[in-house]
Amino acid sequence: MNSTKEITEAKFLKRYDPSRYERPSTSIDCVIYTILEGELNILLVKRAEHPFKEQWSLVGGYIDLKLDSDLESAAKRKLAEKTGVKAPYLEQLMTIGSRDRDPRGWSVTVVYFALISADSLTLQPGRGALDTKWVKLSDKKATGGLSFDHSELLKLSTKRLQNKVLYTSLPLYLMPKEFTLSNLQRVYEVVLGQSIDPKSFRRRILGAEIIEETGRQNKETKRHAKLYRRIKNSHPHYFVRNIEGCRSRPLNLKANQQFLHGLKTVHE
Amino acid sequence: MNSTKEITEAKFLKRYDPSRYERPSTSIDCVIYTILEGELNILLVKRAEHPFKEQWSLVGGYIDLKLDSDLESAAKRKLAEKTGVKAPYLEQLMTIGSRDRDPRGWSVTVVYFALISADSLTLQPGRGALDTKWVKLSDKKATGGLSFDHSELLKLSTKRLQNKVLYTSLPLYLMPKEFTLSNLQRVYEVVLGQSIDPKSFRRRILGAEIIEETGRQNKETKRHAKLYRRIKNSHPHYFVRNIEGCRSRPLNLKANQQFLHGLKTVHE
DNA sequence: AGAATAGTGTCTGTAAGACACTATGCC
DNA sequence: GGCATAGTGTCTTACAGACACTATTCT
Repeated sequence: MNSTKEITEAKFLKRYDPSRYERPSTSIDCVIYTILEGELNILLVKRAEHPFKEQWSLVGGYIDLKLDSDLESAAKRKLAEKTGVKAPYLEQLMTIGSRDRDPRGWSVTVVYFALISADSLTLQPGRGALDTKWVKLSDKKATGGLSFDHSELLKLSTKRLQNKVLYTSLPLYLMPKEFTLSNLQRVYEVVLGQSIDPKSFRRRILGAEIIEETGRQNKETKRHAKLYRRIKNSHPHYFVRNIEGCRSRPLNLKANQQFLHGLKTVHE
Repeated sequence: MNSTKEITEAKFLKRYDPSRYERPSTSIDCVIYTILEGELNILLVKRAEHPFKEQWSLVGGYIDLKLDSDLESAAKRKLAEKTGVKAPYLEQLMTIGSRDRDPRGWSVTVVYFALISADSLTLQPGRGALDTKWVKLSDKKATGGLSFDHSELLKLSTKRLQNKVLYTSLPLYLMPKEFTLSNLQRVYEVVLGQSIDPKSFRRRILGAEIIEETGRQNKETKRHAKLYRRIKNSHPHYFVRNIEGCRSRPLNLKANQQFLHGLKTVHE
């Protein structure tokens, strides 16, 4: 096929020089969602180094060829470094790569999205970052001017999340250990930005066998509500139809605000 | 933050040395599907070089930092080099990366899947490959022992395709320019490996406004059937419900074989 | 009592599955 | 006529939306 002398694969590998061809840089970015104060929030870090020094960006960074054995463990490492959380819901979203998304040259980033419950959080200052903060998705000023193409990644990620929530039980991963059906419904509504008929919602969730009663009640509201938990080790559930959405009912923002207190006080 | 003197971003970039940190290699792989002889086929190439020299693998290779401006154009380039086709359906599937998937070291591959119609094909011998062939997915011997982790990627890709076909119009991209509803139904059935009730199928497809009559007929079958074409520039259609599948009817493999002739003879 | 929240009864609407049926064209 | 294939009529089923209703607990 070509003019070099025939060699064995073992010899080829021994002589292989990885620096001979130019490679793009390859990094991981995580869009980490949680519910705070009844709204969907994401985690940002302030960059300690150039480029985009001191600007806010998604949680991420280079793969460490020594530390990370595969992409997912690299993502988990980034996540753990910033949130101190072990095993939330983590899904690979997409991979973006181009010549100009990073001023340092051709760059590829594998984007993950993570869902974690606010009650399991411990923020850590972490390496390579000056600071870490949660921002509401509705805060356009905070989510707008991120470094690299992160504002765009965030938008795509959120659209994907919203779409997936129409036919899955993903919001369960945003919930604390115990929650009421109304709590869960509000999280669905917050993520989707639309209200859902409570009867339909209950039918859907209770029919799927993805949560179970704890036997306890949330006594924070007027009428006490049953507390549920996610069934252990359950995979996300895929419903056969989409939520089509209430044609009438407006979103009740006040109820979502209240949810803050619900979340904070349910488990002491 | 650290001990180096404060510098501007411009200075930082000027001094930036991309070879300072070790990077994983980053490549593209494409799972290219088409319908041949009434079955789902994928394109394989025989590797010309080490590693896995002379073994079969998916279409793929390294990103060319000079030629490719982004990931998708890299995928399109690979595709065009092997099939001679311009603009089929191309979707990013997932990205796999680990320390040991390539004997040369830490390696990342971005996997795309492509759907093309058999009538638009022109196979090209192409660079870096000794040979190119279509193999049936049912041919376990051919799809089983691919180089790297390609057999596994193929399985994942096919599962994803099958799942997506349950709620989309993707099989349209496997069809020739003109086709009958029965042809289309057979392609759905071949991809899914299950039969579909013809009445439901027609309701579904005709209700979605994704195809239009050409005014012509396929005269190859006993009773002539209307020929349709995909509506121009149409995006894939997302149905609100999944195909749940016929509980009774078995898959008619004979009809699928016949489809070969249908496809070959419809347009001369 | 009255407000607020949890939770239900039951009707309608939509799209899929079942399956027997009719229609057309070749031999 | 007989077969094969295209295409339909119409009943059932599953599950979402609409919306008025009841239930519980606090003040």
